[in-house]
Amino acid sequence: MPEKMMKTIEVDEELYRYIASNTRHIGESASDILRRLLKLENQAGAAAPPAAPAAAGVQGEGVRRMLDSGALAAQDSAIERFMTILSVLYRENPVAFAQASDIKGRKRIYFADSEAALLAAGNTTKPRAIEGSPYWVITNTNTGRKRNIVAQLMAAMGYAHGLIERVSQSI
Amino acid sequence: MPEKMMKTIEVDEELYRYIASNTRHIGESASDILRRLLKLENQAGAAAPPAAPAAAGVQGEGVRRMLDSGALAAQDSAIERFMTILSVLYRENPVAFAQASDIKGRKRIYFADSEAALLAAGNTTKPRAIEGSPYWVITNTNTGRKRNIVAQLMAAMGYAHGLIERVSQSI
DNA sequence: GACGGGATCGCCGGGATAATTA
DNA sequence: TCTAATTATCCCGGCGATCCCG
Repeated sequence: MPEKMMKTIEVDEELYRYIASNTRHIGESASDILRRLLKLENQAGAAAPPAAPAAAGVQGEGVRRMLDSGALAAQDSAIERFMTILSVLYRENPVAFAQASDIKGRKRIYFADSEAALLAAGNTTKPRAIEGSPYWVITNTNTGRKRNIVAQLMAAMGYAHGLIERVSQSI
Repeated sequence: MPEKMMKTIEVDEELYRYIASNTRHIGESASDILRRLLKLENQAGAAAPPAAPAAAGVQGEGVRRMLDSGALAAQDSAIERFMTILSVLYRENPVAFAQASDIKGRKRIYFADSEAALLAAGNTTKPRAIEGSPYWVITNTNTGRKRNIVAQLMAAMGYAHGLIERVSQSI
């Protein structure tokens, strides 16, 4: 099999050992291991040019179910819909969520693992805990910004544009 | 400072770009980024990863890496790209940078080792500190001038024309 | 810190363009 | 005066959080 184009990076010894210790099977490359640990879609072989539809299909299952179930429409405030969406997003992919949640505004940070952290980064941010997760979000925003935050988050988590659009518009 | 013991691993191009795109601050090493993404405790001394002092002849290595890593494309404003470039240029060759940094306009001076000096030489120059260096730059300029400043600086530092062109166009 | 939701409006950063100077 | 280079005002879009309303 022709080699994929590889790049060289340097990692410290401890990290190197950590990666090595996560080998699943003999011959697994550092790249493969990292992809698994980072939850990046294992873009199979060098072959398939079109983006992974399978991955996109899986990632989004829970979100689509939420949309279709009418659960969102049942909520009667933007905040509730916002919180529900975040909760579903977290549960669908905690690792991606964790990595994506460092989005922030000019002064405020939008997500944190404690109420205090959000309170400290702005005035009257009205933090709320995201159900079923260790995270908190800022809540003192207009609806436009709530849509925006969800859109940013989903984009960083790797969701398809169409789905992002549907979800943020449903707030 | 003695270098930490480093190991080299190979990652595929996409993963490489993914890692680069998760840079939090300029100069963050691949190791640091991976540790953060993998949620490994950051061991002490992660703060300042000094770039390898470019020996004569290799001038441009760090700059090329910046270009190829996609780190610039990840920034979303001309100012950020401008600041990143300056930071990399400084680290690649502090001495040459120091000598080259006396370029100036008709009234304003473009670089200085203090905010006050820049403020004193013009109105509303909006100085910013260049990360990882003792220098400050003027920031209240249009994009054309930012390109210009970088081009002048790089020329004075002795970079090849082709590279200067690539870098300034990438702002 | 205790009413909650969130629209409205004030502020700020980015940087194009108008103004100025050589 | 006309042009080219440089300055820095000022507009625009985005963000914050006060404050009004149900």
